[in-house]
Order: sequence, then C-alpha cells, then structure tokens
Amino acid sequence: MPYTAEHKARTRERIVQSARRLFNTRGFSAVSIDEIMAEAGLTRGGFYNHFRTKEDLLAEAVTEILRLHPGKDWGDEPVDMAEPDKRKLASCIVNAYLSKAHLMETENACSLVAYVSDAALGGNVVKRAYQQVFEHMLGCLQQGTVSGVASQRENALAVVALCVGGMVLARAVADETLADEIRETAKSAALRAGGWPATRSGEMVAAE
Amino acid sequence: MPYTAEHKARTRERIVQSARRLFNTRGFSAVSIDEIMAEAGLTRGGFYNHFRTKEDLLAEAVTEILRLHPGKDWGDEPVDMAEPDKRKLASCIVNAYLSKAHLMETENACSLVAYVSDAALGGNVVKRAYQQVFEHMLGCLQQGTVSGVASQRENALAVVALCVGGMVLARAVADETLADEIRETAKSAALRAGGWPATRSGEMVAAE
DNA sequence: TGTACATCAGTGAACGCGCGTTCACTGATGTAC
DNA sequence: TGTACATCAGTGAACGCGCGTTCACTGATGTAC
Repeated sequence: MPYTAEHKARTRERIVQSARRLFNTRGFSAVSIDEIMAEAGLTRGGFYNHFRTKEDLLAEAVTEILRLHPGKDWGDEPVDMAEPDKRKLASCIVNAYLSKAHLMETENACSLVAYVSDAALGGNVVKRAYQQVFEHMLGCLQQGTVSGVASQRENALAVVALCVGGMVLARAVADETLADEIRETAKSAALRAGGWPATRSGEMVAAE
Repeated sequence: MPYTAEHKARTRERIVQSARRLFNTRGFSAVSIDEIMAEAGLTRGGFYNHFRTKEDLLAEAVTEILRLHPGKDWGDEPVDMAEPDKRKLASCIVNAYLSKAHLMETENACSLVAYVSDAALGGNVVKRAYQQVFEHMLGCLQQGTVSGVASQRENALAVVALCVGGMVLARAVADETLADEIRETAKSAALRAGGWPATRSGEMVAAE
C-alpha cells in the first residue's frame, strides 16, 4: 500500500483547515472547491478522494474549531483551558468571546458565529456539526455558572445566546461604534447572567 | 408617459416581496433572479429596470419587514403595536419573537434572524439595511424596559441579543427538543433582562 | 540489499449546468392635438 | 371624442463565466520476493 494512512490523514486535515479559513472569511457558497484545494497546495480532482460532497466538507470545517485552541486568537491573552477554577474559566471565556479581537478576527472566529446561517439552511450533517460545537461551549460554561432564579444549565444557555447573539449582531451592523456598544453590552449582560464579577465592565474599547 | 409611476412602484414592490420570501426560505445566494422574477409574475430581463444589482435588492428585502405588520405570523396572537402600555407591548414582542411559531416560520421570519450572515459578509448597503431593522427593534423595546443595574438602552440591547441569539441558535441545531429548550430559556432570560413578569415562563411547548 | 510490482493519492481536462447581467426589441399605455 | 405618437416597462435570447462533479491517467510509494 503506497502512501501511509497518516499521509492521507494529514492531507485531509490540510484541506479541512484550508476550507475552514476560507469559509470563515468569505462564506460557504462564495468559496469554490478549486480555491480550497489550491490553498491546501493540491488540485481540483483530488477533492473527491477525501470527501463525498462540498457540504460534507462544510460539516467537518464547522467542528474543526474544537481541535484548535479555543480563543487562541480572540482575547487580549489566550484563555487557559487548564484553569482549575471553573467560575474563573467561564468568565474568561465570555470575556474573550465578546472581545474586540474576536469581533475583528474572521479567519479564526468561532463556528457558532461564522456558520449560523449555513447550519440553519443546511442539511442534517451540518446541523449536527453545529450542535456539537454548541454543546461543547455550553459544557465549558455550565459548571462555572451560579444557580439562582434559573438552573446552572439555563444560565449557561442564556450566556451562550448572549455571546452568539451579541457577536453576530455586532458583525452585521454598518456602524462600528454601534457594533462595539452591542458587543460590550452583551458582555456585561452575559457576565451578569452567569453570576460573574463584571471585570472592567462598561469599559468601552477606544475606536480603532 | 405610458404606465403610471404607481404602476412601476407596485411592480417593484411585488419583486421585493417575492425576493424577501424566497431569500428568507432558501438564502440569498441559493435564489436566482430568474426565480424571483417568475414568482413576481415577470421575466428575467425586466429586473434591471428596477434594481442596479442583486445585492441592492437584498438590501431592500431586509428592510421590507418594517413595512409589514411585525410579528403578524409569529405569536399565537398577533402583537398589537397600538398597545399604549409600553412595558406590556415590549414583553409581548419578546414572547412573540421567541415563540415556537416564529421558529417554525421561515418565509416571514424577522430579517435580523434570516439575514445575519448575509449582512456580516455583505457590503455596506446591506449592513445599513440590517442596522435599520436592528435599531427599529431596539426602539420598540427600549421604552418598555426598566433601568436598574444597567440603563434602559443597555437592557433593551441585551434583550435583542437574547432574542436574535436564541433564535438563530435554535434554528441551527439538529435536535428539535434542544432547539425548543434554547428558545424557551432565551425567552425567560430576555423577560428577566427587560424586567417583565415571566408570563407562563418555563412552560415548554409540547413537541409537535 | 536490490528490483519488480500493485496500489491509490493526486492530476487536469472535460461535462453539464445555471448564474448575473446586457441588449435589441415590442407592445401597452398616457398624452397632445 | 378620436387618433397618431412618444415613452418606457417588460421580453427573451445571448454573453461570458465559474461552478460541483466525473473520469481516465500518472507517478510516488510501500511491499513482496
């Protein structure tokens, strides 16, 4: 058997990474298989040695973020996933998620932000991939929230909705000042919803 | 001058409505100008008598919802926009927005839900249209919120983020039970954030 | 150790198709006389 | 009131292009002897 299994797996991984970056930046339907393969240093035809259809690749690109260091490119400093204090960890994630850096970052943005509409309009394969990322994020936050009026899970769900909602709205409006206001307000609200101290909340990032 | 100005305006309106319905259901890039014109009872070529480009039409389709009765097809009963009690009106809007009916409705869903990604990836014309709808919704809610830890505007912003975030997440996941949980939890959180009584909150809509 | 071979990852031309946009035209209509 | 005319909304063929997918092939590689 020529070429090792690892060789093929590495090539496949390169295609998925290339696709993830391009999809995140310009959107699923605006990116062609030609471009994805070229970015991975390959040619058109080989694509179907690795994937059945373009949509199958989309599903893989969605979950690919789970294999990356979450928030590596978002916060002012990376989130330390090894942090033993779950409450501290959760509040760090929220701060990084709703940071100016994550708003500006398109290539490495969270899949929950980048693929909302592709998942909503896509088939079950894509929806399942999206759900997987959603449940991962929910799991990261859940143990770090307090329970009060609502349960830990309910509070974590509200936090995710504020993170994703705040982020997609900030990306979709025309005015940059408004985008920052949405992001910062969603951050404060999310920190309150999770029962975390609002670290420097209300602080507005200076217009770039 | 043959044909009245009203005639042209009516035709244009028909095209925008046709586009809005098709875009909402299947997404901007999946719908062709041919289909839009056919749905409006016209043929391909006439399109450019009314719009410069397909993206210009998108911008119009986004704001078209403002000329419709908001929430007409969402809640179990339509929202009465004439309601003089601003607090009551705002809580009605939130209940309708995060209703099962609005989740199931694709053709007449809110533009903030349907066009998140198109606006984020689109040009300034589309972003401005999206922002207009956003500011309209914010304006509808703002007077109806209470101020406490945060201002009325901040609370209204958090409510919009919860409405849109909850809705897009519910649409994007594969599992319908999870989608309903997200929607109902976002609804409770939004009602709390706005300072409204949680009318039958926690009540789960029976699985269809 | 060296060689012949079978495998299959990767190539690139080709297929069939539909898209956004343009353009020469046609014919329904409001207006001038 | 009736008719000739100018306008321009609407038509449908055509243009140029890029897409997702298929397929016959090639050549780098690991293995058997």
